[in-house]
Amino acid sequence: MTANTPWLDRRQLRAWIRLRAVLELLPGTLDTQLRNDAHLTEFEYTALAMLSEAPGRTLRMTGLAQRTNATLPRLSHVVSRLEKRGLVERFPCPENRRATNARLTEEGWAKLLQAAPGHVAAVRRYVIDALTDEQVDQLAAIGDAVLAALDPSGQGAVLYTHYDEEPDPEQDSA
Amino acid sequence: MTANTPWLDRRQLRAWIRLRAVLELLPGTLDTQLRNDAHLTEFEYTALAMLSEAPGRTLRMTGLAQRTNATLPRLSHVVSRLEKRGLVERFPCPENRRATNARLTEEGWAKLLQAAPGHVAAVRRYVIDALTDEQVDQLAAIGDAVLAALDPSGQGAVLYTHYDEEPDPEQDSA
DNA sequence: CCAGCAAACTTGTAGCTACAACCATTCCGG
DNA sequence: CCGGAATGGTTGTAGCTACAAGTTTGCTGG
Repeated sequence: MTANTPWLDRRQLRAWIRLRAVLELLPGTLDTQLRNDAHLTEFEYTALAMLSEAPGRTLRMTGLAQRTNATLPRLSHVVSRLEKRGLVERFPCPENRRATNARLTEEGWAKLLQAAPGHVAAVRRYVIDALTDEQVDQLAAIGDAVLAALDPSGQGAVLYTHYDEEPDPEQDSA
Repeated sequence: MTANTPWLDRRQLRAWIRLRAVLELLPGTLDTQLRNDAHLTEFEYTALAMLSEAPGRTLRMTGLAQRTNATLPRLSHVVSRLEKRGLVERFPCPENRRATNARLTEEGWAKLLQAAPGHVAAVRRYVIDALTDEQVDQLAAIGDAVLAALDPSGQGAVLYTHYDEEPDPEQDSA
């Protein structure tokens, strides 16, 4: 364990232990709440939410994958299941025949409305309300730094900046 | 989306979006590195590491589950697989015949030694070295707050305090 | 001393994700 | 205008986790 690699000192280890615990415990807790309340995973919820904010409640699979931090295969499977449940519909993109659009159905919109309050309450309870206002800002900055290290090219920058500005209907990408 | 539930304001939403992205991207990245380098998941690595620090390199399943933030069924499956690979061995606890001990084998110790440098380097690269010293401490405090909200009873307190003090061989619980 | 409950697991199975392979379009250079 | 390479997706499958159920051992009150 004490190799010639720079090990973590006590303070760094403390932080890492905490982060790993949060990584392990928080997603499951949020998934459980959401599944009991609305039979949705947090990932499915996020996908529906991202569609709901898009113009025409429609996004191309690639765009939705970016906004949800998912790989395309994963998203494809998830959308297939959501489609079977009638919450989303897929149709070919008119402008690019190899692309597919996903659109939120009325039923999907209703499901999102039903699920949102409980989910927001859970996020508040376990994260936002557990922190001071200062810590909330610190968390955002720490997240920025980690994400920059994970993805130096800034591919996901669409997402990370999306909530820094007023929504702009013309920010469709190439 | 704008129900009678207190929604998140812009700054809170920023922080939450970042955290969700980290939750989604960081575990997979660490798993990938570790699997390519040592054919281990981060969870398996952590389990081996916790055993390596225990007296006699041995822990009861329940104790190991607490230290790894895992449920018992999950841990049982994982240890079964590690046992098949010869990295861990299970044997009945002498003092309590319904309990099971898990002990790190020599092979498991060797595997851990081989895997550790690369894993620590990854943790540094994506988290520790991406942050300022101040942010590292902020992260620890934020983690504390979120974990307290997730588990008000402080069941996992063994883990959370474990790295605040010098190791004490007599901290075995009831 | 024994009935019932709790503790400490193990096992079975359904569901989700990662990875790899595959297919259909589109783009681009010669 | 045509032969790759790149883009945008779907599908198949192995592996891991969650949940539920079952088993054995230990504890506690009457």
